Amino acid sequence: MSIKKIREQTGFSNSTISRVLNGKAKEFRISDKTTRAIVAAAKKLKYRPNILARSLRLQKTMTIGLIVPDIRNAFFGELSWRIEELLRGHGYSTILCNTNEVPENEEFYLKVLIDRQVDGIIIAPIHTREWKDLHDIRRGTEIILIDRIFYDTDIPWVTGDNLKAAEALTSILIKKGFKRIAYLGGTSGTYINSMRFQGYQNALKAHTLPLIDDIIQFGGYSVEAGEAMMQNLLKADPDIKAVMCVNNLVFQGAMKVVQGYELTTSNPIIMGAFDIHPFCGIFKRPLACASQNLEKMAQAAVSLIVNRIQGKRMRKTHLILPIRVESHRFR
Amino acid sequence: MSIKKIREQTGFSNSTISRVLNGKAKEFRISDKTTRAIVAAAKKLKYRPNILARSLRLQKTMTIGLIVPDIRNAFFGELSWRIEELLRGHGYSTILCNTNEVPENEEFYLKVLIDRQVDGIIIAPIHTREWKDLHDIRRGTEIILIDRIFYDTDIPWVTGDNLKAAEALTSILIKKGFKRIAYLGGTSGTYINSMRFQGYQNALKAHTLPLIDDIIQFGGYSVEAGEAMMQNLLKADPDIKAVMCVNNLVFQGAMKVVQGYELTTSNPIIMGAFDIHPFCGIFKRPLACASQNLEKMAQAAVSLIVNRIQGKRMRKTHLILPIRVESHRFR
DNA sequence: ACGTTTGGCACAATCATTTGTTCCATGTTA
DNA sequence: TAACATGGAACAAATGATTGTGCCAAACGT
Repeated sequence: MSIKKIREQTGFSNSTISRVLNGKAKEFRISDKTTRAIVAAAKKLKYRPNILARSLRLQKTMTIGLIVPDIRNAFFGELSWRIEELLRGHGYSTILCNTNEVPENEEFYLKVLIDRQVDGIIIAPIHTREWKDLHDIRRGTEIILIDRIFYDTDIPWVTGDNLKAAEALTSILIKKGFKRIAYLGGTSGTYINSMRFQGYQNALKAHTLPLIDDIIQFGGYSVEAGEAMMQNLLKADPDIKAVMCVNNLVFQGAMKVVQGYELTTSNPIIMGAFDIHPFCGIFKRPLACASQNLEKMAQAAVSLIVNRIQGKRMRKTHLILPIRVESHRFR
Repeated sequence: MSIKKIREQTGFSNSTISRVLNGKAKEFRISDKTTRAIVAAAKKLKYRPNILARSLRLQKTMTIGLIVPDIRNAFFGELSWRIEELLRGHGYSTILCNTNEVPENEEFYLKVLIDRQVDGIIIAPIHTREWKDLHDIRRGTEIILIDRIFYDTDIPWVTGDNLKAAEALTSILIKKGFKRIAYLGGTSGTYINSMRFQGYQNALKAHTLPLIDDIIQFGGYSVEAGEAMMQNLLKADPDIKAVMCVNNLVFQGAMKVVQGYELTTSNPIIMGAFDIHPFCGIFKRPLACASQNLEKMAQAAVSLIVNRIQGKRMRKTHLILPIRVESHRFR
């Protein structure tokens, strides 16, 4: 009971107080004297509006749900950081959800968020398509896909041009003269892995290089997966000289193995990977790197969701952002 | 209007429906027939309770605010990840807030969270003590400090034994035979920096080594700060052989410089730092590392806040967790 | 036959706002 | 003087769920 307190102090009605405190005094022609009295009382009583009651009445919570696989992954860490900051600028709070690549968690969180009546959800999904449950539980809530997207969906999304970037990244290694380029991939069937592997294949094809099954693996997106894949790879081909990693975590795992391996064999291995920009500065070794512009990606997602919530129809609701590809310390 | 829908379908009153749906049918001796009818109607209509209305009535939101400096910092990234996961297990959602080391952001977020009537706040504060505003804006909301704490406060907290860990870490370097050990510190006056620097000093004193001002710096907690401090250090003492870094970010910045420097001078520098465990696997070089147990820290914070919310008074409300100190690849 | 217990459920207040409608004075015009 | 406009603010409904109290009938006991 809080507007009530002001009512008891000033004698004015709920409606008048509410209007004054929401800056609608002029609009409802409330006298200056009244306005001043209410504002003074509010200040004296340290009045703070009850957000729950307001949200209940207004049918909006000024809250956005953010569902990512794992915030410990630096990629999603930075993405989440940017999204949270931008949303705050629009007056929204962010509820954070880590699915840990478990589809059941994703469904659980979607339900929770929608039950909480968030105004919108930004999600890097595990599901690879619009499963039917989604429409059952989503009740008018705005949803934006980020990074990982569905095809043939009306749900707006923003992602990077993974296909082209993977092709460019692979081409860098090819142009260095390598003919056997290993691919350490993520979970088979996922959007990111499909795109990047397709780009890898395209590059090989463009240079009339064969696809070699022995040096291609799809082990998942984690550091552990990267470690295991790299170990397998070295068993399959102890002489491998160039390796493409599907993401930063796989790269980290692979690097653990590679750095140890190089100490014993003096067989330098050159690596290419996505989103390993932080490592390019810290490792003094040749690296090829595809760096997504997370600032742009976050901006696009936030702008999409904020506009949709406000009911504005946007011209472009499906965005593919360019990815910068570059090499470091190549001789 | 949603219980209303069930009322229209079944003819039973709000209260009966609410009780059935909250599993209180037995307690209020509602007949099985009625119970079944209501449950069936709820299922048919895909009833979902309105969390806002419930929170308004119950005066609790099942929401916790988490305020950290920057989730991009792997330390807070993992900490946040663990806290979110544990809170979810208790039925809470987590609102994420990054202060970016700006005190005004901290005050802003505290207000926002309290206005949103979160049930509790877990915060790694920028402020170094209980400033008086805090009590004005906090209105009975439970607060737990994590990692960075205040002295002389009734607010519960959990942190690591930074003093002892810094001392042990420095001692490792001393026992390696180094007499000049640089200290690259965080923001002067902050809790973490004070503790760790004190530990560093204690170790020197215990081995009757002098404090050398030229090789001690307090530049802040970021990668950029680490880079700058390391560059300054190399100017001040091009022959430095052992460096202590106050945290993982400073370590990363320093490493950028060190790795380049070593290529040109073949002067190996040994590094010690806090919370660089992920790097210990990936760099094949000697490192001394103080690794905080984030699982324990997150568990403690969550257990503290959940219990406080439930009104339980705990035996220990101020926890100092041990920190594991170890060296990697030392000869 | 009359009072008491118990099963089974409805009523209405409450949580704190926002907002469409209404109402009552003045002041103005015909 | 009656009709009308306008300023200024109150009334009450609506947002959905929870819960203390109260009511009615049937069963039970004496």
